[in-house]
Amino acid sequence: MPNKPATIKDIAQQLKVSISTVSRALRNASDVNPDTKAAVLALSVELGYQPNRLALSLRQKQTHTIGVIVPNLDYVLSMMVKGIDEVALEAGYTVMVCQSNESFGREIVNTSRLLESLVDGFIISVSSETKTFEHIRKIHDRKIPIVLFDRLIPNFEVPGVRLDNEEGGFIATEHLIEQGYKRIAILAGPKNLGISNSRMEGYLSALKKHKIKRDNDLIMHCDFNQDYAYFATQELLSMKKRPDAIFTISDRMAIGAMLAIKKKNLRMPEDIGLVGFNNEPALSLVTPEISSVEQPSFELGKAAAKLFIEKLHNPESMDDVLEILKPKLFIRASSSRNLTKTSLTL
Amino acid sequence: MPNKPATIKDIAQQLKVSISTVSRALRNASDVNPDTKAAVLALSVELGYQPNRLALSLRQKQTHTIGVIVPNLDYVLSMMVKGIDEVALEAGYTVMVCQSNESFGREIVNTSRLLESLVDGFIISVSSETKTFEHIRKIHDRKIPIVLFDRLIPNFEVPGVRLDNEEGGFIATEHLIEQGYKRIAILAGPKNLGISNSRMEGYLSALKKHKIKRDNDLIMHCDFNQDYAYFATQELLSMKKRPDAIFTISDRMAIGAMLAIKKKNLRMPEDIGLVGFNNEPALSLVTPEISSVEQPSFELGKAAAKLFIEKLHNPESMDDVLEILKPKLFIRASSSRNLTKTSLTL
DNA sequence: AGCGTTACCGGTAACGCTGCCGGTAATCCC
DNA sequence: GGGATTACCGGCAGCGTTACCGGTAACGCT
Repeated sequence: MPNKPATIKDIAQQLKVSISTVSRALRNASDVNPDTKAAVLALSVELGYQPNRLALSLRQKQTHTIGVIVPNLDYVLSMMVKGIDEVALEAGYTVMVCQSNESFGREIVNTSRLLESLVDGFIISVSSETKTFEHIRKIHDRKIPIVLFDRLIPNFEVPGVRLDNEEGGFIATEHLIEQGYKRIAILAGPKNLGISNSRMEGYLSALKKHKIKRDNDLIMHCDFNQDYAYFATQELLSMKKRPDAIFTISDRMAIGAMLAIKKKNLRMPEDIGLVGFNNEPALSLVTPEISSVEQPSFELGKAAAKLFIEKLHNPESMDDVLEILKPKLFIRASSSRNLTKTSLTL
Repeated sequence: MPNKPATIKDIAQQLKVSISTVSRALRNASDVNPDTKAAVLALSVELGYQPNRLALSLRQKQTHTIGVIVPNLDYVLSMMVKGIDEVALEAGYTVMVCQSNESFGREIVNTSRLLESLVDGFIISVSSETKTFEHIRKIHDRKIPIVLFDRLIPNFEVPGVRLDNEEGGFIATEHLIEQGYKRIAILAGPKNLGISNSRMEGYLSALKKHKIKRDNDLIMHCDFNQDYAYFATQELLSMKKRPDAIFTISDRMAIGAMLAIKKKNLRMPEDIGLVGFNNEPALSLVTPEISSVEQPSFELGKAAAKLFIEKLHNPESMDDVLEILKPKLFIRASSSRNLTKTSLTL
C-alpha cells in the first residue's frame, strides 16, 4: 500500500500544521509544543516516514557516506574493510567500497564516481599500478578529507595508518638469522610499491645488524602473485650458490616459493627456510606449516576509520598524523631449524 | 584554488546565459545553439564542473546506486561482489557493499540505512541467521527492485541467481560412490539454511540412485566453521561403524574435517575420502589435496547484476526469473582411491 | 504583407528538507 | 495596565538540478 514514501509535507497536511513545525518536531524538541510534537511523532511512525537523506544532504552538503577504495578484496584487505565498516557504522556513516583491481585507470574512475556521489571523504589504499597522485591531490586540494591506509603515499600530507613494514621485514629476517640460515634471499614485490620497499628495508637492516653482507643476487622483485613467485624461486634455487632461506613479502608469494622448493625436492626447514607475510589461514594448513608475519588487519581498518572521523571534526590539524601498527611473527615449521636450541637459549 | 565546486549557475552567470540553457547544453544538444553549447562545454571543463548527483537524484528520484548486502566477504562472496561490481560499473551504477556479518540485526540495519540513502535497489544474499523476511518484503512492497543471489529465500517472488546446489551435492556424492566408498557421511550446515538443505538433497538423491540406504547417523549438522566441523568429524570417526568418506558442504568445514582425520591417523584417500565445496585455492595446497565442488562465483555475481539491471528496465515482469548456474567437481587426491580404475572405465 | 514555422532561450516550479526571520498570543513583572 | 518576555508557529528562501511552458526573433512561404 505505501506507494510513495511519506514526506514531512504529508505529515504537515494531515496534521494541519506547517512544514517547518513538523521538521522541528522531528529533530530537536525546542520551540515546539509537546503535544504537537507527540502528534507528529505518532503520525510519522504510522506513515512509516523515513527522512529523505538526499534532500538533507543537498541542504547541508554532507552525505554521511565514506568512499573506500581498495585494490582488491583479498584476505587482508577484506579484514581491513570489515574494521572500517564497523567503526563507520557506529559513527552513523555508510561506506561505499570500490575495488580498483590494482588498476590505475579503475582507481581514477572510482574516485571520480565517488566524488560525484558526494561522499564526505575517502579512505584509500592505492593500487600497485598507481605511480602518480594527481587524482588524490585534487581531492585533497578541494579540502575533502582523505585518510590513507595500508599502502601510503610517500611525502603526502595526509593522515594515514599503516603497518610497521620495516619492523615486519626485520623480525622475519632476524628470525631466519637466529635459526642459523646464512644466505637469506628476499622475494620483494614490485619496485615502486612502498610496502615492498619498506619490508626490504627491514630485511636489509636485519642483515646489517648481524653483519651479513648484502648480496644483490638474493634480492628478487616480482609481482604479488603465486606464479611469478614460483618462477622467481626457481631462479633463486638454480643459482650456483643458492640461498638457504627465503623471506617473501606476501603469503601468496610464499606459497609459490613453497611449490618451487618442493619441486626441487628440497626439505623445509632443513635445506631451506621460508617465512611469509600476512599470516593467512592457509599457511597453517600446508606441510610444513609456513611461518609468517601477521598484521592486525581488522584493527588497522578500525584505526583508519577512527582517524577519518576525527579528521572530519578537525579538518585542518590532522594532516601529519601517521599511525603505525606493529606486526607479530608467527613461527612455524618452515623456518624452525633449531627451534629447540633457540628455546634453550631463552 | 577551486574552493567551492562549480555549479551550472556559475557557468550561466559567467556566460550571461540562463541556467536552463546551460543545463540543456550540458545534456542533450537539442534546442541550443552550437556556439553557446561549445562555450558552455569549454567553460565547464575549465571550471572543473562536475554535476551534483545529489540534486539530480533528488529531482529524478533515482540515485544510480545499488545496495549490496552480503553476510561476509569470504573467498566466494568477494568473488561474487567483484562480478557485481564489474557489471554495475559498466552500466553506470555505483555499488554500496554492506556486510551483515551473518547477523540478522545487522542485516536489518543495513537495509534501512541503504533505504534511507535511497539506493535504486538491492542485490542481497541473506545472512545465515535470517529466518524471517519482513524487512525484505517491505522493500519489495515498496516496488523497489531486489535481486537475490547465492542464498535465496524460498517461495519469494523475487528474481534470483544461485548455484545448482542439489547438483553440487549430487556430483560430489556420486563421485565418492564411484570411488568405492560405502559409508558416506555428510557434514551439512545449519538446518534452516537453504543452500545447506539443497546440497544435502543432492547427497541423498545420489545415494538413492545408487541404491544406498540413507543412514541418519551419517548426517551431521553444524555451523559453517572449521572448529565445529573438526568436532563433528571427531564424533563421526568415533562411531562404532565409522564412515569411510565425508562430504562437507564448505571448504572451511573440509579443512576442519581433514584436521580431525589426521589427528586420528587415518589416511586419505585410503581409509577415508573427503570432498569439500567451493574450491578455495587453499585446498590444493594441503596434503593430500582436497577435492571440491567449484561454483562460478564471479559469473554468478555478474549474472545477479545483469538481472538487476534488466529488472530496473522492466520492473514488473521479472519476478519469477530464477537463474541456476552449474557447479563443477575438481577431483584431487583426497578422494581418488581408484583414480586409475576410473580413468580406465572412461 | 501577413502568416506559420523554426531555432533558440529564459522563467518558473518542483524534488524534500532546514535555517532564519518575523509574527501572534499568552504570560509575567513592577 | 502597559511594556517586555516567553512559547509556539508559519512563511520564505535556498541547496543544484531539470521539466515544462512560453516567448522572441528570424526566416520562408503564399
